[in-house]
Amino acid sequence: MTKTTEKDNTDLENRYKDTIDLPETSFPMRGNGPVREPEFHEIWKQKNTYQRGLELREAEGAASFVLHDGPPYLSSEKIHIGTALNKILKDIVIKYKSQRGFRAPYIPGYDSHGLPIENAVVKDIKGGRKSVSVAELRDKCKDFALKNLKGQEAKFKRLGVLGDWDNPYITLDPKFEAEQIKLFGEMADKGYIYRGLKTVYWSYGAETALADAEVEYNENHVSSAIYVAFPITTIPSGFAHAKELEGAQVVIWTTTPWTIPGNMAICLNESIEYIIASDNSNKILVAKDLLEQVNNETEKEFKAITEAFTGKELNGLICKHPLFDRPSPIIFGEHVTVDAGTGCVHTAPGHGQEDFAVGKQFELEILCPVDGRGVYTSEALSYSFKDPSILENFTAKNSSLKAKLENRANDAAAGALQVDLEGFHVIKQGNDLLISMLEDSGALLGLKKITHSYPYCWRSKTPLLYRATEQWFASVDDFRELALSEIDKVKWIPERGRNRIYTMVKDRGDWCISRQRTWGVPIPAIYDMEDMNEQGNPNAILEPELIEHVAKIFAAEGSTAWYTKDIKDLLPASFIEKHNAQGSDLNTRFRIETDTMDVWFDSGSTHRTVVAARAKEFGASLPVDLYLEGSDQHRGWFQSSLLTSVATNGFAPYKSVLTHGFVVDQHGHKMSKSQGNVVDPEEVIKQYGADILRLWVASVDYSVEIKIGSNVFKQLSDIYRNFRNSSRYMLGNLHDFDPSKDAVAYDQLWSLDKLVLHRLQSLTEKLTEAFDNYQFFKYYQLIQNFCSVDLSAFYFDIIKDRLYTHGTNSSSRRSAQTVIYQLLSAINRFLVPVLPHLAEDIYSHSPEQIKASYLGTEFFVKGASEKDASILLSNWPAVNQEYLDNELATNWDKILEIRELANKEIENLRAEKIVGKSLEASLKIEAPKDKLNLLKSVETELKSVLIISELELTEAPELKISASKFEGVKCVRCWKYFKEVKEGICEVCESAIHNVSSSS
RNA sequence: GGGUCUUUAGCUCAGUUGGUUAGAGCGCGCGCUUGAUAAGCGCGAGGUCCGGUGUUCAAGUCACCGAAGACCCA
Repeated sequence: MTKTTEKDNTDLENRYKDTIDLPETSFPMRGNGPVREPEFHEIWKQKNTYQRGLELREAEGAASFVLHDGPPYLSSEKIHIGTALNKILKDIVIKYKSQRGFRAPYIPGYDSHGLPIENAVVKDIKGGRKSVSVAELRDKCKDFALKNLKGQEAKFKRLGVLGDWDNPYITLDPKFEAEQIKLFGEMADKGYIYRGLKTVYWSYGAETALADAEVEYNENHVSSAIYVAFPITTIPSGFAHAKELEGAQVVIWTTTPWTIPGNMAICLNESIEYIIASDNSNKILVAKDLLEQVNNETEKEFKAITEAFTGKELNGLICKHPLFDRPSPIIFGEHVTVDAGTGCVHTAPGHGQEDFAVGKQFELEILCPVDGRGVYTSEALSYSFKDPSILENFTAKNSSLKAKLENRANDAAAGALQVDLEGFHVIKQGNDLLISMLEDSGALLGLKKITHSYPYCWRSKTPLLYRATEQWFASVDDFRELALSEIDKVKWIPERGRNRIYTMVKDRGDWCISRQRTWGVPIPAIYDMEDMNEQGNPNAILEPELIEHVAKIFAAEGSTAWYTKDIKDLLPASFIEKHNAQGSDLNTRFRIETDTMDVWFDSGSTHRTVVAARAKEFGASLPVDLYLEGSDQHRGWFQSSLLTSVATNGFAPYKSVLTHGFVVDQHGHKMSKSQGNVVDPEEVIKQYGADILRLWVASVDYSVEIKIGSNVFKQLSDIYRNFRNSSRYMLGNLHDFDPSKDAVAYDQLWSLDKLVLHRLQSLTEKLTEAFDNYQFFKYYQLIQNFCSVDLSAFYFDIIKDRLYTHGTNSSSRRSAQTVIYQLLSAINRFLVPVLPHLAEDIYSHSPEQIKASYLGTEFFVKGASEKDASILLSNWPAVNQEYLDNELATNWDKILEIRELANKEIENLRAEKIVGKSLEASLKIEAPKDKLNLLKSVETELKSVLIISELELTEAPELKISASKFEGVKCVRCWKYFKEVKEGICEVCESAIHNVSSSS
């Protein structure tokens, strides 16, 4: 045995260094996404990759796959992490479908009208909204929206999302508005649009209806809570306690005395128990469980004079309004409880949501004698005081009421003081005035100030009123059944989405589509001031010729024209003729509807305004393949789109709908600025790059809520680096491999190499299935496992010896390179949908002869030239059946179980400091016959697979593996150990060097 | 308060019709290597399967009750 010193070894090693084939590549170890990703965007822009992709697919005769983008709202120039997730999911789908051979366009959209933008703009107007004209306000809103569009667009592009960024759709686009008006007209034409009453939150301070989101609750609002007695006029026949009921009064409780003029009924609950009680002077009817409370609050001593009976028995009872000469019948509703009050609920259908609903049910008059300023109208009637001193007591405490009354006194006749409610403000004077009237009439049983939470206007900080107002509705009833049956034809992913939207559509009421707002698409109706309806309001005209005419104007000038043009210029000639308006002053006779449409109508009409209108660009028409949005859109966009589409087309606008959950923090809690747990996508990109954010999207099961926190980025970065380094290894080891010359035929490959090809096919199958089912997290798990376990820790480790030392042109090296080539070609393309920047980086650093080998093959879409070449134009790898060999794979699985056991044995030696690297070890495997035969079938490859220097195989009844230090000398070139070496190297190396020198 | 869901290792995910000691990758710990080197390899330690009760020979899995959380309503 030759003894060598360390120095000798180093000298020898240097001698052979040049004969080793080490990896060579310019592909950097670190991605540096924050800096380098925008460079790829520039390349894709220059190559016009998006358009070229569509063109080449079209030339191929590809079918279209249309994912129709749901428009994000333009309230901010920043984007939320949830929006980023949504856009990335869409982009993953589109990139994958495109690779699968579809023509997959992406036309991004933006939602630009509506309240939040209007409010944000008004906030910055110095003199308030009334200091500017409608047109000016709308222009400001438009500028605001477009500014935010630019901001969001930049962020979306930065994510690596490819699409038609030069031609997005925007709901404020005149063409969009015109199409929307036409769609609305079509619904009107079919009789689905009507005008009806609805109670809304009303701010008298801002003189406008409020959306729920604008309501604030004041915890310290003080109300006058009153008990009011309603005299009974009609007692139902056959009622057991008819006698006791005679002369009795039904007692209600309310905290809004000003609503008494609107009282139309008293609501009881059929199943609650009531009783009649007396305090000698009066008899009252209240809920049994509330009698004690009524006594406490009114400081009276009513005692029950009957046993309890259910509300149901009172059916037919009628009372009289305490102030006016009109009936107030008993009706029934489930919303009546014994939690507070008297169990008998004052019902003013014009002043409350439940009252409105129950009022409609019992066909009560919806009386709302209050105008937009919060002032009683003439419908509020008048009352004559018997005892003026009662009123004086109140005016003494309420100066505003006093002033108002004194103003009136001049007009009032002397003697009995008749007070006309018209002109009094409901809050400032109405409450006190009504209480005094009730006291005067003897109906006031009790009065108490209470402090409770009450809705307020977020801007004017005044208490809100409920007001029944005329609104525009779409009659869902008319097409509900069709909508429901269409829901069942759609593929909902996940399936539970179907139930969610189905119940909502089934149970919803008609769709209120009007808003008392400025920033939106106007409802194209005209009021004829000479044609009044029963309530004394002008009738609205909504007819095809008018709508068509208006649509033309909007298409040319935008919808602000509605407010800036003279009425006469908005009306078509046919309209003037039809309504006999020749010669009349059109500007006086007609008035425009000033309400705008609910923004959900804007976005809900995109199947018409975008998909149908731009069918050529989509290469397909309705229904589209996919809508993909957050789960909140079951109520929002999915539903509004469904309703308008079913109403006009008769079918759903989508074939399938994919929903994702909401992004929450790492603990599963909702993100909020005050909690400080908000993850900003921009920050993530700045620190890690868009690919990491995209990898996060691919890593999670987005069908439920999605957790994110700073902790996950470390893990994602590690995985990303693993992909990167695996790719770098492949690129480096292919530097001299030309597949056209050096590829080894399949049957000449080493068995191990065939195994890896088999595994690659199996991976391809699974990845394809995962993507087809939109289960990206499976892709993430699979590809991660493959890269780190099958490649890095196994295959790549084993073949280093062949690649580096067997000689450049050796068949064993070329065999491994052939497989690496297949791996790289596939993995490069697998990465495209999720990590497009990394994929392009890998492609662009691929050796020239490798890149050349891709052109004109299945690798790219047909017709892609060198000039086009981008990994984004690649095809998804197909499964090569020739490479599938299940028997081979099963056999290797068994062999690799032995490899694991061997590793444990070697690890024991390592722990005892007997060996370092596994090449210093010798293995003895005793195995039963079947296993032994299996091992022997790959005996020539076995030492390399185990990465050891010596192996002994013997037959034994039981499997036994023992490891020991191999006593030999190290070949300074291949680092394996041998019994002897010549000139420091082994025989294999000797011949490898010989081949190199002879071939060069 | 109602509807639709979620909860398995530090993280991201598997866990078949109930059936041995609940799996994977990453991370973590220890070691090796220095020819993938701001890399690579080996081994190992991690779990009250959200909690409770029940059904069963047997429950992560089925039933009921509850907790926490998410979205949409009221």
